Amino acid sequence: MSLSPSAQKICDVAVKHFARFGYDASSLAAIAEGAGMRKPSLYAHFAGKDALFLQVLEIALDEEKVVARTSLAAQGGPADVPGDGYLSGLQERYDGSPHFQFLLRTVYAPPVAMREQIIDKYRGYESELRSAFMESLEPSLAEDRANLLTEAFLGVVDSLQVELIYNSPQTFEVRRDAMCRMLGAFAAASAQPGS
Amino acid sequence: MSLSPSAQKICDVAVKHFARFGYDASSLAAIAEGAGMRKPSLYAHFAGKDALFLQVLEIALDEEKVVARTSLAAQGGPADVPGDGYLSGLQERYDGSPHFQFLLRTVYAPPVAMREQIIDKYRGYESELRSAFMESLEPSLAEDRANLLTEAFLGVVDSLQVELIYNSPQTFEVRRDAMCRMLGAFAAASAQPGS
Amino acid sequence: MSLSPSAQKICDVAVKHFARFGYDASSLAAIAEGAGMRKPSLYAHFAGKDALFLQVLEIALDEEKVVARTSLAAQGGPADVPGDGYLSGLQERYDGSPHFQFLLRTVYAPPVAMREQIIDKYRGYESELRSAFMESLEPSLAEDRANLLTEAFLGVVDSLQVELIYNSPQTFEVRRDAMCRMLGAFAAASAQPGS
Amino acid sequence: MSLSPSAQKICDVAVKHFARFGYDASSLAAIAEGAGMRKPSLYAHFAGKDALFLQVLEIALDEEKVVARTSLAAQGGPADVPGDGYLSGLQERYDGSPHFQFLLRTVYAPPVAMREQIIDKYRGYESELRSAFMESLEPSLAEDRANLLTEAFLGVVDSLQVELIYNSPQTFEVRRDAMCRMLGAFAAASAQPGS
DNA sequence: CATGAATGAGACTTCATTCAT
DNA sequence: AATGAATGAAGTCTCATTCAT
Repeated sequence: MSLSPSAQKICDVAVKHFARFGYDASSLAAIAEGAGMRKPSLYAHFAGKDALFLQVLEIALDEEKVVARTSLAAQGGPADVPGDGYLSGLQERYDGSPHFQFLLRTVYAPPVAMREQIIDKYRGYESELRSAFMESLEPSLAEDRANLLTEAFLGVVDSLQVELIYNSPQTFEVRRDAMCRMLGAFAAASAQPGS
Repeated sequence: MSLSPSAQKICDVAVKHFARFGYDASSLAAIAEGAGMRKPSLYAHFAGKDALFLQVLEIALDEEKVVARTSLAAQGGPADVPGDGYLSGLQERYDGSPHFQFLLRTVYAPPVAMREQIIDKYRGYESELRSAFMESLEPSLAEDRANLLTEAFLGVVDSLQVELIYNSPQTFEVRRDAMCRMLGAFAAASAQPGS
Repeated sequence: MSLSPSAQKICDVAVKHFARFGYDASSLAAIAEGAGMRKPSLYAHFAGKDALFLQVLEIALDEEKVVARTSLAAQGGPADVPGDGYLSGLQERYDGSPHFQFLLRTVYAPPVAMREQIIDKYRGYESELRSAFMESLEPSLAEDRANLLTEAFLGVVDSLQVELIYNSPQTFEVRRDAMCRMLGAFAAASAQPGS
Repeated sequence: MSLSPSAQKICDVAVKHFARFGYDASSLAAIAEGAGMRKPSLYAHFAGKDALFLQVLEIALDEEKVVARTSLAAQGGPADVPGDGYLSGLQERYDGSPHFQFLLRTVYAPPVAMREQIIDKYRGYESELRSAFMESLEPSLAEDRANLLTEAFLGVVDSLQVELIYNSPQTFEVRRDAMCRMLGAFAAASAQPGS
């Protein structure tokens, strides 16, 4: 379950390469060099490039699940915008976490041979995100309302994650503001019984 | 400006390869074969892999701009959800257009050497989408309201485009429904003077 | 015998390429471009790369023969150093004549497939140089003395030509001075009957 | 500093190819085959074609420096012709040493991208040759005389080296004889105080 | 656990050349 | 006389992978 120090080091380097260049344009030679060893030494720790990639994916997903749960549970009082804690931290998280960058690139452009595998794993993460969000909602909310709101929230998340990739922090902030207002309004309306 | 038949054929094949495998995993040999010629013949039409890629990008962006303008202008009567014509056609469009698939993959995971170039070009497209949407809004809408609504609309677009990539049509429909409802509600609220 | 204007232009460009890059590293595409046409157009004027090369060689040799004859015949009065007119003009000639540069490179490093052919042709030039020099000598000089002096002169020529290739004009001048002094002394000694 | 057996083998094969065909017409495939391995294996030993070439150049220069020093120091008694030991061995050396052949071809027709680098290195060799020659001269010789004689000697060397490339051993012998006589006479005259 | 050496496969690209137009 | 298109051959180089040490 737990990785040796060398394997850890390799993963740390690999995640950055995969995040920046993608699977195909990342070379094991470069990763090995970054990890302070030669190419063949990688094979003492991983069965091959695919295995390394999947290992990194596992790590990134685990980390992201924790982050999602934590940020969504952190809401103390009643927030105007549900999930705001998560949404507001996205930019900072993206900038600081190669794992998150890796995850986004990997989901949006998976290496074709592992596509199904990757998307399946990502669905697990999304499902985690979904439950964490639902648990943060008022229990009084009707189920169909809650489902709809959750779906909208996940859409907002996707929208902002994409924004992270190809826009500047300033542009992101504008977009985030708009999306959060819309989501907040939607949540408020959902809370009212008659609508 | 206009391409020779051979160059056209090459682009047609290339866009599918780039859309499916990405830049790095697409091989000129495979593209040449698909176009019914040998590898070196490509160089009679394009300076290299990069030039071919950028040409394909240009074509895809041009096509997409037309689609965006057309779908957004098509609204006859007053729609409950602004931009609904565009949003509702997304799945069908994605399934039928390699150019659209190519565009999304390219923006979300650009080859690192052309990243800036690609994103710049994409911004031109987004800006086109933005104006087309704004022109479809009621002229009576206050400017700041219109801006906010537009920003939200673009977010919804991003959100749904991402969904196209890694989810099934069924799941997409659920998400689209949720996002459209939320957007519709936001638009309705924006139309009311006091809020 | 005489070349069409286009063929002339091609040769003019080709000689510079061959002189600078050598046969193998010169590309017909580059030569064609320099001549203001496309690659296949060259074949309307020359059977192929080899034929073009040999044509250029012919031109260069013809030109060089004239130069040799002229410089060696130009001696008005009795010079201290035989052939001095030729030797003193070498640097200037080298700098100004792509044909001369081409000739030296071609003789010292001929493309292996045409080696014999090239060297044979060059021998013709050397023989021309030889007779021109001998004719410039005092007729009173004994034949064996004249032969020896001529051989030495040709050696000096080779020595200075090499110097042109890999040394600066300053260094060349030093070398030329030394060689000319030596040759002059040798000539003076040869003129004395008893030695 | 010292090369592995495989790297040695590669250099041994490469020097012959480079000497015979020149840099551009030598193919790594042929060199690899000659060394008993496949093309990509070369890259385990050299960074690329250029690096291999420069390594071979280094080896050739080292070897040649030793030869020069040795032949020039070998003179026991007072020779009529200074440096005669070196000059007389040239033909034999040329025939037997691919490194020497390589060196001459490389200096006379360097690949244009490495021209400066190559010529610089060659100057180091020439300078070695120069000092070795000067040390072999009578210490009583005046400095300016010694310098002049040395310059003439280097010229003679150049002249004979060129002869090696494009002439037969018979022709070489004639040329060598003439040059040595001239040099010998020049040396004798230099030794006399009044001149 | 690490690596030097080797390799089959395949990448992009350039080349000289041909041919129909 | 010129050229756009096409191509077989070959170029250098990178890749992920294996194996003996």
